[in-house]
Amino acid sequence: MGALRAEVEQIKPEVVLLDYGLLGADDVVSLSRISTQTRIVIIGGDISEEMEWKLLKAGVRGCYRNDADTKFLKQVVMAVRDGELWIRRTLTCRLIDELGRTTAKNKAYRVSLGLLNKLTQREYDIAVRVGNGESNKLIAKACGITERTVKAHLTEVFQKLGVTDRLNLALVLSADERASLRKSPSSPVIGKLEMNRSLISSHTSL
Amino acid sequence: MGALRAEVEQIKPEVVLLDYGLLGADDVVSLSRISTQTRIVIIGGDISEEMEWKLLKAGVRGCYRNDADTKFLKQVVMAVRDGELWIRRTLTCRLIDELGRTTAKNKAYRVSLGLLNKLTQREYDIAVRVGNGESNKLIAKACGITERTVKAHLTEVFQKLGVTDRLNLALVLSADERASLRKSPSSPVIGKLEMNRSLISSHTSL
DNA sequence: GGAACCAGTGTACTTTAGTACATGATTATG
DNA sequence: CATAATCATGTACTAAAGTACACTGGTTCC
Repeated sequence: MGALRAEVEQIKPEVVLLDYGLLGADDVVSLSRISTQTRIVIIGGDISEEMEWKLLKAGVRGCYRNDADTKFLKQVVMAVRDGELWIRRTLTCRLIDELGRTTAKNKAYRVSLGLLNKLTQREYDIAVRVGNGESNKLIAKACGITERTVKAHLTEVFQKLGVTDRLNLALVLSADERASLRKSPSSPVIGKLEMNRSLISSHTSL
Repeated sequence: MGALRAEVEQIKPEVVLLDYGLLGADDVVSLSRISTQTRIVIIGGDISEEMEWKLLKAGVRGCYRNDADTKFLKQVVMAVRDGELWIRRTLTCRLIDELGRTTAKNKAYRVSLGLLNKLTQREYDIAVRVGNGESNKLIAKACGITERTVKAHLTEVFQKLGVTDRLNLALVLSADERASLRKSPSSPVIGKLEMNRSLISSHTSL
């Protein structure tokens, strides 16, 4: 791995292909320290989703499993060279999740509207924070309101969602999140949309 | 925006196109609350990189700048529908950067998962019940011990797992559940050429 | 036979959480 | 204009949750 890094630094290739089988566990972490100008693609047949996620986090730009098919491999390499990512589909969802989570600096999970549409905006904000494990005091400070007000909102939230305390609220939120994780993203049935202010069209109109 | 949300919730389209010009500043945040089953594509000519980044963080799956060219727009919509992202190239780098930044934090909670094994049998039982939303009194009754003892065990658990209260304990446990959930349903098969890969494209490549 | 660990309990105390009842301001909607 | 909804806050109170310090009894292991 050290030799590889030295070589990469000297040649500065646009893309480097690494065989997953020849990769040690510790090497994964080291990947991120390879030159930022070089994109890394891992090839190998048996990369698990978890491993691919780890690799992605370590700075790998693509994972290609069918190492026999050089035809597509070329396509992958060129895509990665052009700044794109080549990852398994399920990781795209994770990427977005992770991004949304770091956005609000709390773990602002994307929760499906189903259970929570009864909440007002304020109630929702506070509920999410509770779901993140924040205390009333902290929430109050973060929202610029009194702890008393936080409690007031929470009492409403408990009522609306049918729970007795903040822990069970958190469980509802995380259950909801899990539910949306399980959903397969491709249902072929699409409804027809009418024109509506900011809503322009769905792709059925194309 | 409220009307849009209501409509989206009812129809559950796979993809929704929103005109950037008709989007208010506050709406950006609200986007994340739209159903997770619906992918959002923003179209409009003058979306800045910063704004596109914000939109992405808010859950938008694609931004398309040339709103006149419906030919490529269709391509974009279909790509997003299939689970891909359509963002400008520079954002791909940001995505990777952001991901690397959060790695350390994730490692922290993985570590805490490893510490789960440090719990004694009794501590583990009680921790699980807490993660289930039960109160100390209930747990005490269920285990045939005093509420005081439950508290004693919990204090130990908090110490060992590095959390401050029962809610954060519950979060650690649910994180564990989620981790094992993600592993099982491995890669839904989609198409021939796709091979379960998701290409995150940059729209400058067209 | 201690040392180390686990389980259980007691008293006492501090801090959060949550509820009840009430008030005021703002905004939207019919 | 009136009514409703949302947001905010106050006082007061009850009930949990959590910590501190101390103590007993049972394994297990060197």
